[in-house]
Amino acid sequence: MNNIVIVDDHPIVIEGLSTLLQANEALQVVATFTAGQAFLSFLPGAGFIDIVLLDITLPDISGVEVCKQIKKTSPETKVLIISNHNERSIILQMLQQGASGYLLKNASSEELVRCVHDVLDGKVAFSAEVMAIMTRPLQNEPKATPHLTKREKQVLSMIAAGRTSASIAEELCVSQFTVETHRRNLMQKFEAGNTAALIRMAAEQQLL
Amino acid sequence: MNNIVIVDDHPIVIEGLSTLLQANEALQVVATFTAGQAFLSFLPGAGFIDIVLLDITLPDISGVEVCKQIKKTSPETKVLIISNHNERSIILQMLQQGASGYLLKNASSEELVRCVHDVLDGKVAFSAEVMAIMTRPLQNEPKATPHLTKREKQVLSMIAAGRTSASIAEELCVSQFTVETHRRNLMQKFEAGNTAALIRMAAEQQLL
DNA sequence: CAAAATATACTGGAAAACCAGTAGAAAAGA
DNA sequence: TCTTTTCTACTGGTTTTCCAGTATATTTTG
Repeated sequence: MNNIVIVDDHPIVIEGLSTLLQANEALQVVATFTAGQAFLSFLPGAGFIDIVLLDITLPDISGVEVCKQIKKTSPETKVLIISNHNERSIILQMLQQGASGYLLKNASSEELVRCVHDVLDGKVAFSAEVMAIMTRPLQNEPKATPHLTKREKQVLSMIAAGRTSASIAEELCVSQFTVETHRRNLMQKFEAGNTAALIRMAAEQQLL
Repeated sequence: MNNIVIVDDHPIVIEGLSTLLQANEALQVVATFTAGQAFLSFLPGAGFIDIVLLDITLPDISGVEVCKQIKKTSPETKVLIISNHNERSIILQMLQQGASGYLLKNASSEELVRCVHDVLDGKVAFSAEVMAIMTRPLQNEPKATPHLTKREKQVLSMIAAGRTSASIAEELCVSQFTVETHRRNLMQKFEAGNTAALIRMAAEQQLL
């Protein structure tokens, strides 16, 4: 009997997952959470958990962080990501944090159950669509979400709000040259040729 | 006994919704679809449908269009939107197309059932979070997603891809002045002061 | 404490965007 | 067929971004 925990901010999704999995005698949903922190508080006192079905977008902390903490606290617990994010960079980031599987929320019931079993069997599992994303040729994609410093995030946010470099400099009490250097660094990190591409990519990676 | 149809691109969500609603004796899920066109083909030959639970993001056509067609074909059929989109402009657009209710996918089971009943009773129903969005003071929000011409959409997409006006002009076989005029019109429609704000807003409204 | 990372700031210049206006042709709609 | 909308293109100019480099100070990390 495999113990399953579900962490997703959508109660309807939790309901759907529970219903699908409970139909399988070998699987038992032992707890569900709609927030990451509540789950992390639950984790140390929990019995053994075979697998966690984990969303990335949670209301309090990121699924990335939750995955990291799961792997730190219970290395044998498998993590299967179920998300709406279909960017290769995010998929790779989750795998790097120790997730054993990834599927999109539009996956079929059969795919879900297959992935759960594959992950429990010690394999890495993807739904068909994620497999297609992972295998298509790389084309102008950043390899991963770039690491941004605190100041860079601040400047990026203000750029996206439509502010000019002069206006940002005034508010942050720095020189316009400083802001221009931050912009340049941001463009290099995202491999963007201009501000439009920068903002689009940042939006795609949920950084705004 | 109320007949319900569910249209959502996520099978897991369909499963969750079905499970929650079937527990209510007055409600019966008579059909489910993961694509808009399949549902629209089904609609004319269907018996009476009291309410359709409809997502906005579908793989083939937009939930906006589906809603419009439902209201044209079966004006008495109620539409309750269940979506991840929390922008006021999108909510208003759905209401304008005849939807009677709107809730986000993070709504609780109780809220879902309450909204279904309220809509069946002839009321307009929102989940608490949507209600909060609808009642908060307007702040720098475009009133609705602006109407874009075919050419404007094309230019917007190319701007977002990082192209310069000169490069766009070359590919579209028009003058750079023409592209600049399109940019200006786009900025006016979105009430954006520069390209960064334009692209951010377009991304927010799922236009990219 | 040293190394690395981050933040800051400047030069000199070119490229691109933004501005506010004007105006005609073509396509679409009533 | 007329009106409206969309697309096209230009003027003359200012503002802003982008470029490639250099360099120092501060903070963080090992």
